Amino acid sequence: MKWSNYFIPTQKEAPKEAETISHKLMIRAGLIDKLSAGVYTYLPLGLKVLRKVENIVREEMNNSGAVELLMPSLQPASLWKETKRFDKMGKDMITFIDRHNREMIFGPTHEEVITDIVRKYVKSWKQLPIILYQIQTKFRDEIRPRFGVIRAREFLMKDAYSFDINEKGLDNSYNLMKETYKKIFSRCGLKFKIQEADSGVIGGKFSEEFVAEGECNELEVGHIFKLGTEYSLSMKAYFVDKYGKESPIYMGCYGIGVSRIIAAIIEGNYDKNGIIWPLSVSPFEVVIIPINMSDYEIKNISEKIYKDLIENGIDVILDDREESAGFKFKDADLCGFPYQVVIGKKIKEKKVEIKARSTNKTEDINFEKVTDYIKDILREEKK
RNA sequence: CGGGGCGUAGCGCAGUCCGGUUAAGCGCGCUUGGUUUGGGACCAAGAGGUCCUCGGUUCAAAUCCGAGCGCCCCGACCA
Repeated sequence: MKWSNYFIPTQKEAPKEAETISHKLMIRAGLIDKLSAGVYTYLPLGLKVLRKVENIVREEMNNSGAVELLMPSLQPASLWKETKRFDKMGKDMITFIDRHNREMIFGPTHEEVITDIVRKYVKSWKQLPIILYQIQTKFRDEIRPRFGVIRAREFLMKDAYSFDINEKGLDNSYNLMKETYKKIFSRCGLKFKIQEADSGVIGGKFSEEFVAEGECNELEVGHIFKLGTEYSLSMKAYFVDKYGKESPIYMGCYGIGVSRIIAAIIEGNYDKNGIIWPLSVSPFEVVIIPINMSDYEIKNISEKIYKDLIENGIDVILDDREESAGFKFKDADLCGFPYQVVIGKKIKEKKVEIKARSTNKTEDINFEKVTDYIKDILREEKK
């Protein structure tokens, strides 16, 4: 990607409404734009990070044996009345009356919908256990949206639901998800702790939350629940066991705030100059900075290195703007790309400089060896 | 929903207390031309405003009064 063709509206100053570091940096680095309280656009760079996080979540969920599906955001209120949660959720739900005078809601979570699916199609112990999940936008009319995307009214969530024949099976599914979550958060470069939590309006017997470490006390990046038979009883989701007896399905549910992960990563990975992305979720792995675009040699070699890196499958952005060197350095640091390839005067000695964002260490290397060098360090880091 | 703060150019702000010629200002950003290019360059010229909205007071309102809307922070609440 060439910077001049892309869309990264960086800002020197953050709007005053942003107070937490992740919120400020997400706006300054051109990741998000606020439309309304708790409602954000993901700008191209932000979307790229979101997709990378999403894919890590998807990969690890799939590895665990969970199966992806996609449920609707629009749901009939009637479903929520079956479980008595329509009143329990109350004003946290965004509701409306459709033209046929039916009460509808924008899904804040999907226990009701998934249980409806399972009660329709799962009839026998032979179909269990199963874990179904989706990555989808949730809507919650938060009492008080805050801290940018950390508490938003519309946000991307991965929600998974497990179905088992008994409590022991539920424990297995629960522990499987717990281990999967550890892998996901580690791959995202997050430091976290797991603590027992209140189950709140989701209900169930037992829950634990994954809390990311950072300056901002954000209420958590993941939460796992043992629901038991609460929903299966109220919604009549039964299966027939091997003795021919009908029993309620044991359920668990497991949420990850995908968009919240991004803020959590930033809270734990930044310095005075901006974001320091872990390689696994960085919007680009490498940024190429030609110091002077009107110098033909610098320009040509930058283009050459750029093409070379692309051909080798490296996610690279070329800062081909007619801006001063300092300006480009500031933007590169702010946006937090892990590696900067700086092409300047040293090109006369066939050398370019490679800087690691996280350590600030630089190394001069022959411009023809850049691709191999980058490939080596990326491979090393991805281990 | 209780408490606090804010709303003036894309962003950050001054001006509001004490109404009037500071007849709407500054920094950054933006446009054009030129010179630059290793840490948010310099010179010159320029563009950009329903001063949140509506109503009231007044000879006169960004400024005073009333209502509303929006945004942020603390709390309660929550995944």
